This record gives sequence, structure tokens and C-alpha cells, in this order.
Amino acid sequence: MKLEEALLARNITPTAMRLLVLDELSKMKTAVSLNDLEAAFDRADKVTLYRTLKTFQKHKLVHSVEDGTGSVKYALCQESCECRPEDVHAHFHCTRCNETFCLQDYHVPIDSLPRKFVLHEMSVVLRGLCDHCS
Amino acid sequence: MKLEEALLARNITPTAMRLLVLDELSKMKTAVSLNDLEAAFDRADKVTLYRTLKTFQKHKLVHSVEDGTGSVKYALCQESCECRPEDVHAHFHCTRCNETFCLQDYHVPIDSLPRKFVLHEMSVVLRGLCDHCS
DNA sequence: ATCGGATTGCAATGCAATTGCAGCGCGCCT
DNA sequence: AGGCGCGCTGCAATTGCATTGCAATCCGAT
Repeated sequence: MKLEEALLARNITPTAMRLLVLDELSKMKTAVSLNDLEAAFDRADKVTLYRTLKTFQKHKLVHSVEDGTGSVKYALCQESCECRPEDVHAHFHCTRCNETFCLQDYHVPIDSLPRKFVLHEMSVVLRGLCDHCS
Repeated sequence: MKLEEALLARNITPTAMRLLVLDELSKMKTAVSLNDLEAAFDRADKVTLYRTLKTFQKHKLVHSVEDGTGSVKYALCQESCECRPEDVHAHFHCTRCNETFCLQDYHVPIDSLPRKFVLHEMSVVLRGLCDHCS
């Protein structure tokens, strides 16, 4: 099955829980918070979901965004993603509907860092109104 | 006095506390957290410092960064700053010394947002090693 | 069948941000 | 000069999210 393959491809041992979480995430159109994810399940322990996301993140299956709402949001990575700075896309947080979107093809040019600064990761968050709310 | 003028220019009524905070901030070379600021004073209430920063921020005397450490950092705005997206500069968080720098002249081009998305603010955080730590 | 490491669930903790309330100071009005 | 009101300050307490410890459970390998 496709979901299981995705886990294996990232060296994550597939468990029932993880498959369910991955399934949910793949249905999500926006980046979701831990609470959002919990709400998508009838009964699932929040900490387990938390750790599942952490595992996914460690293996680069999902990436996280701090969109300024105080709670971290998570979204699936693209298949080719290695979460290197050049892989990073921007995120857009709508201050009206409170959704956070992955702007997959909004990449940020990385040039002219000050001398001797070494870049490992980057995060770009835009805020405003999304297409539905503007 | 110069500090007092700065407050007045931003329509902030100058108080002893605020002058002290502004003085401290102007000495800081990096963006600082509430805890950092508190540590710079012998005895000052954290909540007062918190509210002072909030006031400064509302009046665009300081801007804030969420650098991913979990605690918000604050730094003085440039004189001309209105905190509009085009005023925004990037921030660099060194994962080794844990300092967060304002990259005053690292601006981010804002082009090609998806249709009907309206941009109000933006935040760009780079992570890696600073010049001292690399 | 058994063993051991990984996974899950539940309880509890840590920490930063935020709010409520009381006291205080300072300017303003009479 | 006295009194009022508003904003500022300090202290106590609460909220909410992230994170950890521990016990129970599952699953694959021997």
C-alpha cells in the first residue's frame, strides 16, 4: 500500500497509528496543529500523536512551521524533500480563517549572508488574508 | 535627551521604566528575550518589562522575532521602520551561541504570491552558525 | 513460546505568555 | 491646596502548549 511505502521509504517502521496519522495528514490541505490532528480522530492520545509527528519530522516526512499562533503546525513534505534550506518553501498564515498554507513554489533566494555565517535551516512565514478571506 | 525623544516620536509617554528599558535595548547588539532583558536589571518586575515591550511593539519602536527557541526575542526598530512587509529584514539565530541577530539589510523580495492572497506581515528566520561560532 | 526493544497511553511537569487586581504617581480641574 | 481620574507598575495566579517519566502493550526476531 502507498502509505506504508511512504513510511518505509523514510525508514519509519509502519504501525497502525502511524498509518492512520499519515492518512489524515495526506488529506489535509493546510498545515495542521497537534490539536487539529487530535480533533480528526475520535479517540487517540495527544502525546502519541505528538510523538508520531516528532518521529515523522525526524525522518523528514513532515516539516513544521511556527506560524506565530503559538502552536506549531505540521505538514507533509514533498517526496523529494530533504528539508535543506534550498528545499524550504514559505508558509502563509491567514489571520482571518487561521489556516496555514504551504506555498510549495515560493522559495526564498539565499544570497549575501554576512561573512562567515553558515546557514543550516530557514523559515519564512507570511501573514495576511488568504484567497477565501480577502 | 535622545531616549526621551525616541519615545515621544513614537507617541509613547516616557516613564522612568521605559527610558531604562529603551536604554538597555539600545545597548543590545542582538535581539533579546524577556528573560535576557530581565537579567539586565537588578530588580524589575518581569510583567512590567513584558508590558513595556508590548507597548513599544504596538508603537513600532521594537519588533519581535520568534526564532524557534520558544521564547520571543525583541529588538529596536530602525528609525524609519513602520514594520510594513517591505521594511522587514531577516533574522539569524545561531544554534550554538543562541544569539539572534538582525540582518538589517537582508530584505526578502515579495513577488508572486498566489492570486488574491493579501500580505500584511512577514517573518524570515535563518538558523545556523554565526561568524563567531562557525 | 519467549525475550527485548519500540510504541502507546496516562499522569504530571516545565515554561513562556498573558490576565486580574490593587496600589501608586502624576497631571488636571475646581 | 485638595480631590479625581487615568495610566503605569508590581504581585499573584492562570492559561496553554510542549515535553518527559513510567507502566502497559505490541511486534518481530530468536
